[in-house]
Amino acid sequence: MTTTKADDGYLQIGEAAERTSLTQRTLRYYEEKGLLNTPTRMDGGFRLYSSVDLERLERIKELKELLGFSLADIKEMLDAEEVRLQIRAEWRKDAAGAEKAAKIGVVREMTLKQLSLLDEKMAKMNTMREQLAERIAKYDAALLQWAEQPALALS
Amino acid sequence: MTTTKADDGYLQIGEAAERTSLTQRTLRYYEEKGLLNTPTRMDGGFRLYSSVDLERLERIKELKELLGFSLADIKEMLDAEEVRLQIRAEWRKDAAGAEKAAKIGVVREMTLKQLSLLDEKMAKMNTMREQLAERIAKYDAALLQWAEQPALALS
DNA sequence: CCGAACGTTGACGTTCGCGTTAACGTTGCT
DNA sequence: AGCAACGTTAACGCGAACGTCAACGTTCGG
Repeated sequence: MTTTKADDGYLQIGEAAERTSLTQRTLRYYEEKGLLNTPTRMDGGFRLYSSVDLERLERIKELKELLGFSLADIKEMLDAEEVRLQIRAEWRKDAAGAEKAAKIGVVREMTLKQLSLLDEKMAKMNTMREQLAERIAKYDAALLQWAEQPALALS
Repeated sequence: MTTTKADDGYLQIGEAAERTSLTQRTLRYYEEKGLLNTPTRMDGGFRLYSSVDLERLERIKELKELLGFSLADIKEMLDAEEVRLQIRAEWRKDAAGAEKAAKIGVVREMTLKQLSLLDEKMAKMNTMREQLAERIAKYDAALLQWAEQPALALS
């Protein structure tokens, strides 16, 4: 008995779901929506998820929960990354330079767009943060004043 | 002719929708969901939105689009703020100190929770940002190398 | 006083992101 | 060969967050 079966670091849907804290339904749904390239299957049709797939799922979770993007948005971004990986793969396959440079340019642009989008969000979040911090400071001040001088009306 | 009608800085739903870039349906929906206190009405029943209402709507938009909160979440937060304003209003109405201090404590806690939530998100966004920046740097490097020495295969 | 523009309340429709169930096939162990 | 555990597709269901009529009232300028 070597590794018994297709136990090559590949997980089937149940395990994959547990590891990612997603449901099986969600995994199938993401696949259906094109967020995952249809994973490899066992002979019987059982899905097999690679570590790459799991990482991808984690990315999706982050983009969704963290940034509140729709699955459609996320698909776009991931597709962009797909191109990125394709480029890396082709990197030394031939040498038709200009074409690759163009592709890189495209991906660079998409990445830049994502980055500026992120920066925008972070900036706004920062002003929100400041407002919240300000408030807390006020509460603290008020509470302190009370604790030290119970019967103070105005000032 | 002074200001012709109820044109006191109050807008009716059409204008309010335009200014906030929301739809009339959305405004009514938010009201229905308790995110807006039912706005003042004209005699005929037409809704009138004050500048305060508009600010509130902007807040809602930010919380929704920026942080991806559900309307239910947002309602909670805004209700907390409502308490905040009530406190300010009651501030010098009587002097039953301890009770107010308790209320402030509650609001302070909610604010703290929001703040830590924000911080968490910002931290994660920051690591995402770094990853993106890293990639762009790589692209730039690759493109530069190409521009300067077109026929370079490996290194 | 009339009509166009604007508003009101239902009520049903739609999209997204899954949950749930049904009916059935696969795998693995004994 | 049998059977429990696990998987598959298909289909319907659901709550959120509105969109979209329909039928009717209001405002206001001429």
